Order: sequence, then C-alpha cells, then structure tokens
Amino acid sequence: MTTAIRTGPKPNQEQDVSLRQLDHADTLELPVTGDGPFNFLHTAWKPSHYVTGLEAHTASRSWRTFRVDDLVTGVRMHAENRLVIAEVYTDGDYKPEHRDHLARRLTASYGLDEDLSQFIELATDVPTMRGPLESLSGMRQSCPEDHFEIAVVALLLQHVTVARTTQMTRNLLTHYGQLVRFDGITLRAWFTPAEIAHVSAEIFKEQDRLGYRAKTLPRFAAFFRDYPAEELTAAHDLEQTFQQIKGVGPYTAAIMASHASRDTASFGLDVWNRKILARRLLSADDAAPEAVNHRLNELFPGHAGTAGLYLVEYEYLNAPVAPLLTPGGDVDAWNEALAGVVAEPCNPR
DNA sequence: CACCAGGTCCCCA
DNA sequence: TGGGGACATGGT
Repeated sequence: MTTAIRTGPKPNQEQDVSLRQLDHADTLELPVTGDGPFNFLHTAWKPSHYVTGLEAHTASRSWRTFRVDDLVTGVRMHAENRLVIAEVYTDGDYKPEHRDHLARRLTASYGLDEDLSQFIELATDVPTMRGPLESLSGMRQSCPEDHFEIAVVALLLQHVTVARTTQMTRNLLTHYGQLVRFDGITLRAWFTPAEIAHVSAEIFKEQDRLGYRAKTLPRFAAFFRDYPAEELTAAHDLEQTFQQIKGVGPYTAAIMASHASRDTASFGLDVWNRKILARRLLSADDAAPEAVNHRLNELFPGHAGTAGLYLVEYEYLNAPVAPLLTPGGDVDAWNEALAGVVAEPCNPR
C-alpha cells in the first residue's frame, strides 16, 4: 500500500451548515480477496437506491463520505481489476488508526473479502437468474452505512413514498449532518448518534417532518451510542436482536442484518421488492412474504439475500432511481444543487 | 377531500 | 399466533 498520511492537528470546526473543504490525506489500495467475480460499478452504485447526497457515482468513479469516529472523511474510489484504489480526504487530524479503521470499513462495506462463488454456482442453475447474472455478475452487497446509519435509512423508508423518504433524509442531513467538498464534488455526511443525542422527538417531528417515526430516532441514537458494531455482527440471531429496538420490525431488522451485518441469508422484503420477487420466483403479481421468503431460501440456501439483491437491482437497472452522473455537466449541476442547501432556510414547510 | 405510501405497534379474539 | 386499525405527513 502506498502511504501519504497527513498528520498535524487542525482546529476543531464549529458545527454548522457551512461547506467544509476536505484535503487529501491518504491513498488506500484495497485488494479484492474474496473468491468470485468483482464488478466495481455495480458494487458501488445500486440502481434501486434513492438519492441521499451522501454519495455520487459516474461509470468509473465513486465518491462517498464516511464518519470515522468523530472524523469526517470523503473517499474517491475507482478500481483497477481486483484492486480498489481509495483516495481519502479529511479536514481533521488523520491518524494511522484512522487509516486502519477506514481500510477495514471500506473492505467490509463493499464486500471485497467476501466469497461470491457459492452464490454464483447456485444461481447458474436457476433460469430466472440468467439476466441478472449476465448484467450484474461480480456485484457485491454495498453498505457504506454503519448499523446506526442504515437503521435510520430503513426507518425513513417505512410506509412512505420514496419522495418523502428523500425529503426526511434531506432534512436530517441538513440539520444535523455536514456538507463537505473534496476532489471536485460536494456531498453530505452523516451525523453520529452522539450528535443527535440532545435532539428531542418533538423537534424531529416539528422541524424534520418525521411524523410518527420521530419517536424512534432518539431510541436509535441511544441504542447505538453505546453498542459496539462488533457485537452487532456477532449476535446469534441478528434479526431478533435488532427487533428489540422499538420501531424496528422484520423489514428494518433484515435491512440491518443483510446490509450492515452482511448476513447473505437475510433479505428485507418491502412491498416493492416483494412484488418483484413474486414475479420472478413465483410467476405471480404478488405473494405473501412467507411464500416469497420460502422460495428464495429454497433456491438459494444461505444466499437468499444475495439472490434478492441481484433480482431487485436487475429490475431497476434500466430505470435507476438515482442515475449515474456523467463526468462533465452533471457533476457541476449536482454540486450546485447541494451548495444551494447552505443558503436555504432550515425549516421549509 | 378522500385515499394511500418501499412498516410497525398494539390490541383483541 | 394472527388479523385489523392507528399512526404523521404530503402527494394525487
């Protein structure tokens, strides 16, 4: 690995909605060590994912922010065959421990060390997987979010249109997150559980328009503030563990397990992907969740989550929720759209 | 102005 | 254990 660790303290930035400029601090070279094919584009960019402002993608590059403890980092990634090269940017005090943390986080978030060959073997024998395999082979589960962050995303997806999910996400990230600029791109960054610990359910409801889920967010913050991620990965029955949090049901728990804990056997069924899978697996317009899950596990024992991922992303491939950016004008327009956030009033009704 | 949205909780047979 | 309504908000 090449190293260019920038050390030296930086003054603490005050928490406001101003744009933080991040400087280049490191280059990480992350090998894909897991068996099976690797497809960088479809690993980094998922056509079914809604716009958060936390990441941006062109056909060959991905930008994404990560919170590494209190540090705010921006990462620009591309791949050379089975090597992912990540340029790291930050305005904080970047230490060697941050480098290790980030290398592990990126490797895990994009499944670089995960074995895809078993799933490919199973899928090759299933006719309905033919299209997905041809278009997406080498795609791995991606989850740049940690457990807290992905729980918030899943919470905001519950029982609302994606338009409103996007609105609530924008409110939260504008009010409690960060806006950063690095490598020519402007992105939002997450808030940590500690950073919203002082915010009441009332504020989440009134100011951030979260509706009845406003009560759940403080519970998430409290739960994850003192729950180490390692224990969440090692839990015996992940989905049952997560459902102990009020506001987390089968869907949200499965998202957390399949994404943040990377359990390839879990798959979060919502009404949309339930219909997609019913059509693909049961030749029906819709089906009971139990029937869909049963068939998925029957065909892909141990890899139901991966199979669901391939089928759902394939469905969205020709009409992505958030299309790829083209390097020129799209990126400029993207930056302008996010830069406008700074000037906007905090609480548009 | 009803109705409903990429769930979850709670209550009641 | 399982069905059915309520829940906040904003868009048709």
